[in-house]
Amino acid sequence: MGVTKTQIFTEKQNDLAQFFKVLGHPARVAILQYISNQNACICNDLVEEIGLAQATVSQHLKELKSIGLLKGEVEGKSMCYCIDVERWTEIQNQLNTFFNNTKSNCC
Amino acid sequence: MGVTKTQIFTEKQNDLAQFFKVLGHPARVAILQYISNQNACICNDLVEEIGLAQATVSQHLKELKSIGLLKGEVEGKSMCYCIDVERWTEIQNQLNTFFNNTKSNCC
DNA sequence: AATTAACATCGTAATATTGCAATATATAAA
DNA sequence: TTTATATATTGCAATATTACGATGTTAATT
Repeated sequence: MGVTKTQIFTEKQNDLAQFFKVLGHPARVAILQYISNQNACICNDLVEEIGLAQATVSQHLKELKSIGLLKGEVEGKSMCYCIDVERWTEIQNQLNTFFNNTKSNCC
Repeated sequence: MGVTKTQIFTEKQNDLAQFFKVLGHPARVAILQYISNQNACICNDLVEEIGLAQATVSQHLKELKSIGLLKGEVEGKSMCYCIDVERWTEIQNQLNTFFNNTKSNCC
């Protein structure tokens, strides 16, 4: 086992869970906050800043890219990673829709 | 390895990531939606409804309880699980604060 | 008291994730 | 063209997660 049975859930449920999952690691939270605080393209002070090996940071960046939260641009021999604000807002809205639609009281 | 290095992140970052992580599984999304739709205490049609084994559903419920999203009450020989709306809203607000504070454009 | 029903917990197998060293790749600088 | 720097990818070890059968536990029912 160890395999999530995605086939028994709806596409929306799987998508939602995927967004939550990608955000569900403190390194990825920290990376997003750091990039945001810089208010400018961050290349790789990130590795020093986060405190994980370069390979590990690169892997986390890849996951953030996988749901479109980050876009990267080549900047000389460095990479410039930025938050895709449009996508960011879109995902925030989807999560809020879920939160607002899933709020019943009974006890 | 396989161990998240929580000690190198702030408590807030770890907490945020933990919330996201718990919501990051389609079964848990589905459980929350089902409980919400019933508009009443759900005991266990849940197992039939979700399509996972009873033990597995119970495990997912435990994780949702771990961050306070669900409260359970004994109801005869059944359990009544409900969404804790206050906690639900509190977590929604925390996630929104994160989203709103982490939204910079640069490229 | 015995039986049944509804959960929870334990143990375990399969797979996923995290993290890193080593290595590959690409671009700027010398 | 060589060298240096920045980043991505690969391979692997350790741990976590998912899922489920088997087994406990508790409370209603007989």
